[in-house]
Amino acid sequence: MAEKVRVRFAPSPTGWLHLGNARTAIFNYLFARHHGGEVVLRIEDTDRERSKKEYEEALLEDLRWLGVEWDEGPDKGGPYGPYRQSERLEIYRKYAQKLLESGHAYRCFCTPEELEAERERAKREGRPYRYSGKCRHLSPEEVERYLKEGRPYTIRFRVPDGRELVLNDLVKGEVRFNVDDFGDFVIVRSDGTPVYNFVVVVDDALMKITHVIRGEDHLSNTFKQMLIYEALGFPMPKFAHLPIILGEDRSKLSKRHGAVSVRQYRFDGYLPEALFNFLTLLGWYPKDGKEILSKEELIERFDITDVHNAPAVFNREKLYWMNGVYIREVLDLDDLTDRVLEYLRNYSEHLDAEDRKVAEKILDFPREFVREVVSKVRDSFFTLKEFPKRAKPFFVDDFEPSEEARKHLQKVGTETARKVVELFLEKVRSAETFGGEEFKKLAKEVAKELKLKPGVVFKTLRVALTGETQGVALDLLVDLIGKERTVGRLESFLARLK
RNA sequence: GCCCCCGUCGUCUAGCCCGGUCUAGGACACCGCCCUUUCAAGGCGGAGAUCGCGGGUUCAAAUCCCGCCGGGGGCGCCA
Repeated sequence: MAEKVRVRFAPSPTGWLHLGNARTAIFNYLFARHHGGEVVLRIEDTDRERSKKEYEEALLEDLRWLGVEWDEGPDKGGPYGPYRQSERLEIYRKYAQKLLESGHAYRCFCTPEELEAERERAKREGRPYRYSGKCRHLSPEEVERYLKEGRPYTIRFRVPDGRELVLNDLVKGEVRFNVDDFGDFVIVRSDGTPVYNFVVVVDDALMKITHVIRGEDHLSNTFKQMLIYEALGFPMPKFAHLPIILGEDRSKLSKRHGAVSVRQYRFDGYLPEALFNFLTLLGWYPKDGKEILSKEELIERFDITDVHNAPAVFNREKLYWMNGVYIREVLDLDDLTDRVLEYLRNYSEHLDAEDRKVAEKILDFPREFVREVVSKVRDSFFTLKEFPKRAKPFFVDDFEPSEEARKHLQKVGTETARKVVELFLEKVRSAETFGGEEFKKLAKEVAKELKLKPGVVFKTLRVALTGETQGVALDLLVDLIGKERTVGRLESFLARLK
């Protein structure tokens, strides 16, 4: 690979960044960086019907959030711009003209109705549809006349007969295809806008793309593009077609399968590093089997020829687990704290009403305190979204006991519960210092004096202190909230018992 | 319908190119035990794959060859 590697990621701004596209972007990025190459971001907005400006913004934002970087693009420019296809129309027009002049393409005056009829006939006769090539042999005079009449026309590429093309795909290997299997295809629409198969070639060639890495759904189309490369005399890039991502039912991952956009995972409290890492493992695997890898480690290990060629099913469970690994093991405490705070500040609308209230409380506390809480509970939440639930006891002093908590009280008996809490409260009050260690000691004393099992005492205190029957270790909790708040909670518990 | 791609535990996959070291390895999920004031995390262990099926080549096949089946994708004036 003597020349500098240049890859591109070319999304259409028709919606939020899809997981499949995100993975394609990641693989492009990893490949380029591994080879010290460059990444180009190009917006494919030639479909004016569906393309929306706000989606383009969203796309860039999602990509940045994920951690995919690019060197040239609509936002930062570069030597081969513009990077938005809608701004390159003049260029395409020029190359279409070139193709027309060299005879590789011709004008087609067939109306949509005529084409529809052709399609119908093919279907009826049970043969695959292919454009008949009706306009292929129009005489220059006829063309002239139609043009004068102002008839709308498309420009079609003249597909040579009987050519077998061989593609050496970096992941699929050798793929052969006979171009007779498709008819002369449209490269410029009747409204003058160019079509995908044509513009990708022009753009990739002009932008000096050396490796085209994209989804497998483009495999068949690659042969059309190879024809255009030839006709225009452009050097052929290398191709790599990634297997697509499937949903649990083994059909192409789509909205039916639930959350499929990067944005949605962000709202759900996922970390970009975890998503990035996870997506990387869909169709590729590091040789040493190490699954939790930083971007740098990924760049170092990534090899496009090792990409698996069977489609992969998106396993949400494993992503969830991996996000947990990043929360409890990968990020350092300060970083994690900032992420939690940032999520609570900006995405609380995605929390349920109860958690939102907790979130507001949390934001009232000093960062230092939140940081301490995070360090105590990071082992028990898997997404940022779950933080309020796990951390609630540290922040909320007035709470309603849960169903389970009430049941526990019933089981132990109100009187016993009262005794436990009263005795404990008394001991806390008279204690000179009170923290996690003292908590354990005093609770055990209570158990001994009341002849109760330690488990019963702890659970009762948990109910009194948090209104729940499970959660963080109580010594960690009281250690942080301190004597005053502990006493306060016990008092209101007693008051509530009456 | 035609063309193309694919097929190892439920899922992600290692191994396949260079047949034996594979009684097929790892991870998620699952089950059990341990730790423990509970949940979670963690530690240890377990179950789970006749390598899609059938034939062939070979002393030997997940690995090579052929056929079949199954799944997916593409066949547009979408990208």
